[in-house]
Formats: sequence, C-alpha cells, structure tokens
Amino acid sequence: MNTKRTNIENVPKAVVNRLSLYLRELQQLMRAEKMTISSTNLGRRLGLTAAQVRKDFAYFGQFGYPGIGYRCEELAAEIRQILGTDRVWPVALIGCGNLGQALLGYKGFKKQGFRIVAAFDVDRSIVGTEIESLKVHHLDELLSMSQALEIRLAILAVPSSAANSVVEKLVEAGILGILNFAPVTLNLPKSVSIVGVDLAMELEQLAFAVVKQGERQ
Amino acid sequence: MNTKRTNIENVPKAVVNRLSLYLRELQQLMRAEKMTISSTNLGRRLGLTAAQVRKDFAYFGQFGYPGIGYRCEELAAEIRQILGTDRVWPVALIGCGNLGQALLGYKGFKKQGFRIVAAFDVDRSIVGTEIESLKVHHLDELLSMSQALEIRLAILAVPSSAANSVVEKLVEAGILGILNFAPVTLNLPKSVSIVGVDLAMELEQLAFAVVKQGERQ
DNA sequence: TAGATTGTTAATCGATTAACAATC
DNA sequence: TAGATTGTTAATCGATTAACAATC
Repeated sequence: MNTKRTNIENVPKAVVNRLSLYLRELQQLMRAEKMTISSTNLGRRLGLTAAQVRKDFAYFGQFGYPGIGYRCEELAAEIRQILGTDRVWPVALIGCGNLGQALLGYKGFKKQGFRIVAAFDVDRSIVGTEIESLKVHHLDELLSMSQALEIRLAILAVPSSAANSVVEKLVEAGILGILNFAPVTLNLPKSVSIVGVDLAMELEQLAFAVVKQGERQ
Repeated sequence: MNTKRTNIENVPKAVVNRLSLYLRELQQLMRAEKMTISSTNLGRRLGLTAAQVRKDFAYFGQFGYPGIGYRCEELAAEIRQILGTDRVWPVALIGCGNLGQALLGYKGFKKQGFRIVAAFDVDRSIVGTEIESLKVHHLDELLSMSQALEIRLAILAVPSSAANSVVEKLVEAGILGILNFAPVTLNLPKSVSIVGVDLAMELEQLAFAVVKQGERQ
C-alpha cells in the first residue's frame, strides 16, 4: 500500500528540488496564517502548473484533500520528513575565510534544521580563534571530530586550489554530502553526494538572460 | 548561414547552465596547458555524454574540428561571447550584512567579468562606512547611481522580510537581472530575470540525497 | 446537493542518446 | 591513407500537461 512512499529511488532530481521550494512557500503561507492551499494557488505562486504540483507530491503519497487542497502544516511536515529535515543535521564548515565566516553566521540554516557544529581551516592565523562563538580547528582534527559529532554533511568554502585535496579528507572522515562553493569540478566516489554553488556561474546565467532579452527586438 | 547563432530564444535553460560549466572546465584545462579537448573527454570530466556536449554547442554554431576536438582558448572565447561575459558587467550589491560583505570580497566574480561597483544598505551604522575599499551608500541612492554607472545586475543579500520591497526599487532603477540570496519568492515583471541561491535549500537537497542513499539496502 | 479540488491516467512535449556520414 | 572526432538526424527516453472520475 505505501509501496509508493518508499520507492524514493526513481524520483527525478527536479522534483526533489521543487520539494524544497514548496516547503519554503508553505512556511511563508503559515507565517501569513493560511491554513490550506490548493495546487492551483501554490503553483501560481511558484510559476508552476497545478498538475505539476499535484504530480510532484504524488511521487511520495497522498497528502491532499479533494475539494479543500493541502493543509499547510501537514504538507510541510510531510515534505520535511521526505527531505530528512525533520531532524537536526550537524554540519562541518571547511574553510573560514570571508565566505566561510559569513556562512557561520547565516541564520537561514538553523531554521531548516542545519547546525554548523564544527569549523576547520589550515591557516595558522585563523586556527584556534573563535568565530560566532565556535572555535576553529585545524583540518587535521576533521576525522576525529566528525566521528565524535556524527557529522555527515560538510560545507566546503576553501580556495579552488585546495578543494580536491580537502575532498579526499572529507571522504575519509565519512562525510556523505558536500555543499561546494569552490568553482571547480570535484572528483569523488559516487557514494558521496555533491551540490555545487558557483556564484560567478549564477551571475553568468543572469548576464545571458539579460543579453538575450536585449536582443529580443 | 549563421541563422542558428542568432536563434538564441529557444535554447533550453539547462543548456545555458551547462555552458557555464563547460567554460569553467575549459579554464581549468587552459591552466593545465591543454590546447584541445574532445567532446568525449569534456563530457567525462563533467559527467555528461559526448553527444550531449556536442549537441549543446550545436545550438550556437560549429566550434569544433573533426578529428581534433575543440581548441580550449577558442571555445572558451565563444562561450564567453554567448553568455555575454566577454565584457565587464558592473554589479550593485544590496545588503551589506554578513553575507553581503563576504560577497564584496569574493574574488571569483572579477575573474568571470563581474565587478561590484556600488554597495547599498539602509542600516545607519553601515551606510557611509567602507568595505573592501568600497563606500556603502544608502538605498535611496540606488536609482541615481545605477543610471550613472549603467548597472544592469544586482546581488540581493537583504533579510527576507525586506526582499520584496527592495525588489520594487531595483526594478525602478532599471536593474534587469537579480541574484537573490533571500529565501523567499520574489514578485517581479517578466522582463526582469532572477536567479535564486537559497543556501538552506541546497543543504536540504544534500540531506535528501544522504537519506536516500542510506535507505538503499 | 453543488462546487471545489484532488490523484491518476493518457497525450503531448521536450531533452537526451545513439548512430553515422562528413571532415580533418 | 587510417584514425579520430565532429555536427546532425532519427530513435529513445523522460518529464510536463490536459483531462476527468473520485472525493470531500
């Protein structure tokens, strides 16, 4: 009966991506004290068709009420469970330069269940200092601390030149998911997941969109 | 003849995304002093099929040499021209908190042709100060400075609660592309392009991947 | 009951892959 | 010439949309 719920294997990546988007929108709706939302309205807000919204949820189960829509609280809870963010994830931060420090202070993580519990660097002028009341450790301590704190996720904010050698250490330390800010392709075993955020690439996409729009007429 | 070059309208967004990826990889190859690369090898590095690599380029023209592959320098230049990053883009930064300040110092932008030339905030304790040798202006000056400096792109690093009201000002100021770090859906005219970077969402995607992987056996 | 909206199936659309003649 | 690799067409695959019976 709930064969579908567990058959999580062949869900398109784009669907999982939208799941995060739905969750964010639901949280906004809840802040506005809306109790329910229809697929039509949820879709309209996000620029998606109603059919697509319903189809996306259908991969994981039946969460809606015909004639009513989806109860925001309930649907949000379901999505959190699917994504695995119904619990707190301890996260390691690797690289405490400009960007790393900003990420340490970023409030948005906590709200979605992520907590940076350990920070690492190799720079002697940074190791040992405290940032946002978290002590910065030398990268050599990664393995022991990851095990002690049961860390599975890491944020990689090191220079591109260092990224791939750090990745080897992350893998050794049992890290299973890496959020990579270094603008390079990482080489890793397929058992480890990666999400890349390349800030310059994002601006490139914007530049293209603007140029294209400009050429239209 | 070059009808294809100009028919930039109906290129899938995924292709443009990969264009940025190819460019990044080519730059890495050039640093390693490789002169040419085949679609097979470029694809292997990025986890794509050779056919897909060639098809992607075919949207824009014929850049390769049968029997040889693609000349790295040449292909990189072509991609930059397609993306519109063969010139320097002045960029406005809105919001100079933790994240904004880190972005101001981020070296990766300059390398791809983006220059943050104006920074804005509304916080009295920040306005007037200098960050990375750039003076922070009050948001009220956005319109005049955008016009004076011919700014078309903006990076939005303000709190979610402020995001949508700031967006209205960006639109008024003639901004055509917004890189949004606030975890909310923005309402904007379709003439303005948007790329959203939601850091918590990225971690959610990782969490899901790890949970899924864990369930496999 | 009438109205609204779901979950799901079938039809459509678009993107990826395979294959191969043309080219260097 | 033989070997490598492109650009492109056709075949395949997957994702989105439309439609509608079932449900509240």
